[in-house]
Amino acid sequence: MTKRALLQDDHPCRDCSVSTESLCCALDADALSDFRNQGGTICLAAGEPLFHQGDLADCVFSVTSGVVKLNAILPDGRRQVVTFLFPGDFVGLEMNDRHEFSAEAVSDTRLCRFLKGRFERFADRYPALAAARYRRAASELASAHQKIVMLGRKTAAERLASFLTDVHRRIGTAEVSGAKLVPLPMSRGDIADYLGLTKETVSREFTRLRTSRIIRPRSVTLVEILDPQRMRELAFGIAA
Amino acid sequence: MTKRALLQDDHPCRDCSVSTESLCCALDADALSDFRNQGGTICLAAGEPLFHQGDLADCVFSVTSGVVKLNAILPDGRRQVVTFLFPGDFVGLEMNDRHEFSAEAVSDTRLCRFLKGRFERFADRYPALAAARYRRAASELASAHQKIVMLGRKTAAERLASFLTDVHRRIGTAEVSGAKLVPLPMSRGDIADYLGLTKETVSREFTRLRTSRIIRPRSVTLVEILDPQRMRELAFGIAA
DNA sequence: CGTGCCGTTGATGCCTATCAAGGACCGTGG
DNA sequence: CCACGGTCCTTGATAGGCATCAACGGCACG
Repeated sequence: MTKRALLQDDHPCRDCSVSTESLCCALDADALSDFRNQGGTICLAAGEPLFHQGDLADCVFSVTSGVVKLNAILPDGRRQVVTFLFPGDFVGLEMNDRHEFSAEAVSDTRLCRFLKGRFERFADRYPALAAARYRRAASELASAHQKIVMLGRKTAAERLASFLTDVHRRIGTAEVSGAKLVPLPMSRGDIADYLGLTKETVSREFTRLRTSRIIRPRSVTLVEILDPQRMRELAFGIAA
Repeated sequence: MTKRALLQDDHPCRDCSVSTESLCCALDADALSDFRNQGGTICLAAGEPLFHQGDLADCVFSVTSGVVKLNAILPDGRRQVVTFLFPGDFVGLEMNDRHEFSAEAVSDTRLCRFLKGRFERFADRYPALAAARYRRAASELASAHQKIVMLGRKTAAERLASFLTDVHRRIGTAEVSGAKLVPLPMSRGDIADYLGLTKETVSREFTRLRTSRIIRPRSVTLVEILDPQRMRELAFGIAA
């Protein structure tokens, strides 16, 4: 029996499918009940914005289903997807008063909203929550560092391989049949802006991976990894 | 009278020039005294390594003077400088058991060492320390996100301008005369590996900034910013 | 069945890497 | 004090990877 089962029947966290991996798991049932009651649930259709660059950052969000992207836009329109956020990830952990980037739903998305001030008071009260928050920030920092290496020194092919490997780790499935499947809810343009490339280059590298028999696209939004070995070699930059 | 003055005469934190900006400032004199007594001071000459990729990460370090770089090396030798660490910065805040990257002194450097386990027990005991640690991680995450934008979407000239702006913010001086000076303790090669470029390209962009009258190099390791306005426009990607 | 968006493929060009050589600086040793 | 060697920086010539521009194809939707 999980601690969530101790919550009141109508408590929204009761059915949260990610709470075992999220910050919330740091709280016991009483605290969680108290913590969450003031929040709210947000549903976004694919493409809808969560907030914009410069908006007041007075809320923190937990992704419970779907995918969110964090966008940076340069004055002349160049776009960089700073990160994709998957179920269990938090949005808005930064300490700035205003958001540095805009956030937008990639696919239909549900989020849990927390008032930031309230969140911080809870972190002060429950050291376990503060500790979990720190672990998450440290983990995101480690991911960001890996991405810096990718953007600074990897080729287009290596970047795409790294991306597919990462997405597989986050939301991929290794079916009983053994097929490693990677869902790709985001568009080629989004992938390009995430990898620092153009959508044309991403498309070309997809076909290369396909003709090299490393992946097999089941559809535009779902690819199977045929050769995990070579995929890993590409992703880590082991010259072929 | 600062709280450091309350320390015993021989306490190593007493003369620490960065403690007002570092994590240590979250502790009162008694706690600081206790906290630090078990540590140690490390002195590295320029070029000396602090630790290597894969080493056991059982220590945390605070840079008190000098500059440290965090290096990623790909299997075929490609190098990426993930970040430069300046006085007040912490090294090793990540939560992995082993270091993802190697760390090396750029210039002669002094660091304060803390045993990681002990550091974490202190964070548990002193919420103010945990909070400061979180703020620092969040701030480094924000920097990493900015760097992702730089590496993903900015041109060579824009990257160098961003770099000079950042370094100026961290260790630059605006003299009474008004001259904005940026010390550059790291080599051109280090700058190149930080910006995802080659040393040749970095060198060329330096001369462009010089011939455009945006900077004036006083020496290889010290440049003056002549035109902060155009420097900012370049750094932020406002097309010229 | 048309329309529009997205993805793919092709032709060309630009930005930066690579290869190569010369110059500045610095410490060493004669 | 200066010659010397090494390292780092700068500059030049060429090449390559990815961007850009353009057209086509597939799929969803009205």
